[in-house]
Amino acid sequence: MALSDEIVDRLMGEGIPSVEEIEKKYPPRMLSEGQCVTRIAPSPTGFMHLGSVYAALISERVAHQSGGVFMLRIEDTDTKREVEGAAEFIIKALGDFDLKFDEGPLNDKQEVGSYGPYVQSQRKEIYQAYIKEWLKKGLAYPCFCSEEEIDAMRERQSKTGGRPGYYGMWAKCRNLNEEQIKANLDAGKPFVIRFRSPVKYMYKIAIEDVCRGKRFFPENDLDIVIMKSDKLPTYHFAHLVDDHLMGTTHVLRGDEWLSSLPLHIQLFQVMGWNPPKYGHIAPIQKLEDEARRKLSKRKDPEANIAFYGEKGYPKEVVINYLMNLANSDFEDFIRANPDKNYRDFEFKIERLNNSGPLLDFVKLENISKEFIATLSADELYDRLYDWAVKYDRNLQKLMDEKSNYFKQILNIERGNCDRVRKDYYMMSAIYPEIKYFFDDEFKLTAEDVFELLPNLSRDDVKFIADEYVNLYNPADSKEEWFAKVKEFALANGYAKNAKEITKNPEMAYKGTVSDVATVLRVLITGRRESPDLYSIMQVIGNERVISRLKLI
RNA sequence: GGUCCCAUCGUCUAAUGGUUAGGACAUCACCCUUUCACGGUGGUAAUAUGGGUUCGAGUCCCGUUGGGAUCACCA
Repeated sequence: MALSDEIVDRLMGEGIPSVEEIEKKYPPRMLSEGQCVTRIAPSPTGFMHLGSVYAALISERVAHQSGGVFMLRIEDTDTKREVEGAAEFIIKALGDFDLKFDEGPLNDKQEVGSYGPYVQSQRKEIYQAYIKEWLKKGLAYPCFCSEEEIDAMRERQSKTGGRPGYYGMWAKCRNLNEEQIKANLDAGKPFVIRFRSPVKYMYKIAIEDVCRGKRFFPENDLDIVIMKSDKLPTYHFAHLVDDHLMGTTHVLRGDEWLSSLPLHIQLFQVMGWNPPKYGHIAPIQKLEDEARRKLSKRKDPEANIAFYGEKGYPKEVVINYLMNLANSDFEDFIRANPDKNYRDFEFKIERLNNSGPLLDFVKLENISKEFIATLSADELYDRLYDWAVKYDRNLQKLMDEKSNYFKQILNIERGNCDRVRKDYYMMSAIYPEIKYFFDDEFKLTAEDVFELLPNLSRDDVKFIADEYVNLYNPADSKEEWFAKVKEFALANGYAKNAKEITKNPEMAYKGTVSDVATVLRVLITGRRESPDLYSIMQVIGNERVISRLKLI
């Protein structure tokens, strides 16, 4: 069923370079033993899935760990789904996570690497050259079936219990002769190009998956579409040509591709090309109503990588979490080597899990708390500032005005302290936690204070506030301050601790030292819980302390 | 429904066919504590199920069940 040059030119147009010319421009890569060439190939839909970053991280590690090449290729052959500026968004997202690709587009004009272009829409002629070649060799054929005809076919297939698809006796256009093709063309019918699957009887074939080992699949007998009616290739064909020309050694991609693996292997075989090694990564899942499902772009905001930026999770945290999902011994490595990062860790693709891991925010938050606790106040300030610039202009302004004050706040129980607090896990949660340091945000009424202190009488609360103002000396050391509060409490009818109260019921204690401290805490912070009160008072300043104590 | 993938604590996972089935997060208890955190010690908690192979099975084989993916002119 080889087609003549004339009809192929009519189908595909003229002036397309020959495959020989193309092959010459893409010499095989000079790789030494073990060097891997990987790529990620997202489509620019204006959305970067967490799973894409996961796959990118794995691909990047496999390439760079072997001293190989990591590429970015933009798969924009679906013009319907394409979103303006989405490629830049992908490039930026990879940059945000320090996932550096060696070859690929840098922006809409420039790219690095000599196996480009790395944007599929710019490779249209390359695909078309191969399509022409296939048509001439009879490896592919034009199909004039309309959408309605295909739908009707599928319906009949499902009714009769048959397997849906364009194959065997259902492949109506498979054996059109040149006269028939010409007649369709003359009638102005739109067409697609289909691959002519060489399979007549389906045998099980063994395929080696890098992640899963040897697996068995039925051979592909579907005449799948390789070029759409807009003359752009489908994924199956584009990836075949690109990964061949670009010298990809390992295709590490989402699990959803596993079922088309026999097709892809077949495509390479038909061309006589060496297929890359394939590895399929199980999708990240989430729990909804006790049921697991793949993280959904539409339903789950956390599927979008932008979510993590907006919330202000440090980039290292997201990467560490994903690395931990990929190889769970990573966390042991980081614990043993706190100064190293994921690039120092030996990632093992065969240790990748084969079921879909569940996205666990509690674990992510734990990793984040641990990570943020390693930051100095200055480092945390810088990160918070960078986040505020993007997501919270009011906070940015406030930080500009009071940068020193901010640093002191962030330094509480962080600098000069053995055990750092671990209560921040994302930038967006920091300011709400420290609002009370700012007078504009501090709106506490006397009534609020009494409500927060239900176990003391109003008179007692007022007495503590009134007397303590005179006692307070900002020059006191922490020990002196501490001793003073204690002494004051004991002298005014409060017990040392709860045990004391139960031990001596006849004393009729009003409460404990802790209760007295809580009165001060509530007056100064508006809360019953806070970080170390002495540090807060030092940072907040004498003037504020006095005025807040005088509220009631 | 067809095809394919997967199955160890709640979660992520470790265990050359021989371990008391280990670790981390979460959880619980206790300790530390002037609150909340932090920190310390300890505990609860798993091989989906039925067969087989084997002296011995989480591990190998078959079935069942359950979960997932996929069946486009989307990638």
